[in-house]
Amino acid sequence: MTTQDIEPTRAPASAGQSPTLEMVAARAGVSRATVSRVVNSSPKVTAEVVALVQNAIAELNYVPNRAARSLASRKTQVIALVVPESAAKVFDDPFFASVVQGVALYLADTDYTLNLLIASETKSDKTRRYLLGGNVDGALVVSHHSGDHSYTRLGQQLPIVFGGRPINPETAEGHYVDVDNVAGARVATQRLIERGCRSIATIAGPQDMPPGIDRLAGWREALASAGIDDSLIEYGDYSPDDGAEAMRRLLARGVPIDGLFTYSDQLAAGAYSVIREAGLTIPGDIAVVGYDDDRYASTIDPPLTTVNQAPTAMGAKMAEIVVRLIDGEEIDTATTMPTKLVVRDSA
Amino acid sequence: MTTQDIEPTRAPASAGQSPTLEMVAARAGVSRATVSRVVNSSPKVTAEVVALVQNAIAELNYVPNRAARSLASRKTQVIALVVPESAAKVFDDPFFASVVQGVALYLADTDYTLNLLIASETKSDKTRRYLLGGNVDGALVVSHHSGDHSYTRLGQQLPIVFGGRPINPETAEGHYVDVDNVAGARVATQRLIERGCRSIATIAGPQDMPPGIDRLAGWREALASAGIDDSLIEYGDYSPDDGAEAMRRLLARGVPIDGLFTYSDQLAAGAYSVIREAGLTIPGDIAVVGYDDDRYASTIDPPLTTVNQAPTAMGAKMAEIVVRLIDGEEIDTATTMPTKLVVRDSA
DNA sequence: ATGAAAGCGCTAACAC
DNA sequence: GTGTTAGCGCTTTCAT
Repeated sequence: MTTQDIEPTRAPASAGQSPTLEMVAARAGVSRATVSRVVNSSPKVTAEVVALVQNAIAELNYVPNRAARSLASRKTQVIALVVPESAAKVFDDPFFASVVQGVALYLADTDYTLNLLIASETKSDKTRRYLLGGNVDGALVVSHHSGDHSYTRLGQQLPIVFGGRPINPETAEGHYVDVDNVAGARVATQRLIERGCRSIATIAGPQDMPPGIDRLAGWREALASAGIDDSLIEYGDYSPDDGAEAMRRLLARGVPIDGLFTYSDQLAAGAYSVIREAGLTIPGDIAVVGYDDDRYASTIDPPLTTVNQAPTAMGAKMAEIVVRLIDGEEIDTATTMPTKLVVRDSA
Repeated sequence: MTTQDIEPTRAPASAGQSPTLEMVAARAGVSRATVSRVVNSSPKVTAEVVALVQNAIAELNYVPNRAARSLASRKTQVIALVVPESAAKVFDDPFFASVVQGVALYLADTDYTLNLLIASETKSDKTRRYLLGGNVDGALVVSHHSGDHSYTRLGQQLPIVFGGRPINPETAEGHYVDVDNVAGARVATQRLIERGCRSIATIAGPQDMPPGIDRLAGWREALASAGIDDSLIEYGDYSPDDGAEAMRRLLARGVPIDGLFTYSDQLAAGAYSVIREAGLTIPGDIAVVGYDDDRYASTIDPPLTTVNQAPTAMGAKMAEIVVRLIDGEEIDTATTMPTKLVVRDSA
């Protein structure tokens, strides 16, 4: 009676060490190679053998060791999601949080594992090394400053996709998926025009990054094709306070305004309070359309008409693209996601 | 002239394959074992040799291969962050998003890598297997439903820490770090009392999970020690809309209310609008204190007095604890993080 | 303090 | 279709 015989037929999800492929092979009475084939669903294995092996796997509760697999196959099955710390606020930003969610959700259905990396600027080359050190099969980079794309160069050595169009597409390496900011802003502004607004202002965003530039451009396009003046521009950064100040400056110009498009919902929220302070109503006196469709857009009073960017879809798309890139597919450098106008009460 | 001789003295951050430990050894003129020791900062290596090796490493731009290292050392250096999909909205929730951020930030300074896992309920045992299959050294679980702690049993087999107290601490396995919801709610309510409120209502949260239970308890404690009646309770779930409805019910009771504590800022936002509709002022007629200190708390009008939970600190703490657990330290099962009252204009 | 050698658990030719 | 046999790049006794 050998040790083998003593082993219970149904090994309990048991004890100490994880079962190895070799143990599965022994139990199924086949070679390790065959087990490996079954695990990797190779087509050339008899159905009977497959069943045999799968039983053994189930009985032993076998799980392949990733490190060993990766070492032997020279594939890591991991995809890094790099979040530059400057944009560490990513998680403060519902948009990015959702992108991350989309990525994770997509990858959950694949054999890839998601590696979340916060790349502080001070050790950005620790990150760089990590990425190029053969520790990941591909990378995703999300950042506010799609402008600074400091990881841009990695594109040549590793499948990588950026969230957001680089400031300078011709110059950048790698793929990116972007939201169609121009179209989003155009449609938003058109909504104002269709409503009858004829003096339409905008609180634009930072002009040193693509979204800011594109949304302003979309606003201009819409006004241009309606023959409306486009000089009512003030800039805001991020917070509602910025929006409030910009709105004050707009009102201070003394020219009547009946429509407002803002770079973000947050900016719109700030503008709301100033409009009210001025004794004006929304949308009665000034109709407003925001951008982002963030959590509070439907909450503020009146509920804000805004542009939805489907961030989880964007995240999923980014993930899908790296995976295909890893598989060697050729893919367009740019992928643009559509936006959708969400009409509520403010315009 | 061998291939060796052809190799340039300063290998450019170059080409195809990543340099291996063996290449470093060759260049430094030592054995692989020594290089390994240097890489792992073993104490017993001569300073000179260390320098030699480090030069070689720098010149070759060597990065250890994680898979190989992990296979040989039987450690993965990976920590999983499990986000049950039910709570997939985690990322919609700024609180959780920040916890994730805290975890990532903490781990960025260690040699651990963060594995983000979305565990859908349908394949929760795919996740379970993955975790127990020796693919990670430890796990972090964040969830709204800390009640269902379905990963609770893993605690025996893997270092694991939960975000949020389990519904039933005695029953649960594993460590957890929780925010002191009782104290947070108590202090918030005391603020109302100190302000002179004597008829204090609450819009409580779901009573099937710890935070909901604890915050309601904290409210009760405060009222009890001030001898104030504690029957003005209505429940809300998550959204501002829930808050609005709850507020309506509260007002419909016909009893005057001069103070309100809500389970969340979102609920408070909803209550705001109803209070206004009723022609009441904040904080004049009704002072309100929220909970979470989320992004909009300072934005709404009037800026909301609320309770800040320092979620990134909580995330960092969770990460710190798994790491110490992995290192074999003994740690208290429960860790409680403090909260802070943020006074603004609403109370 | 350093080197030699034996694996870690798996995949991938290559043979049969 | 299945088994044999080398490694993948690193850590880790065990000598020296």
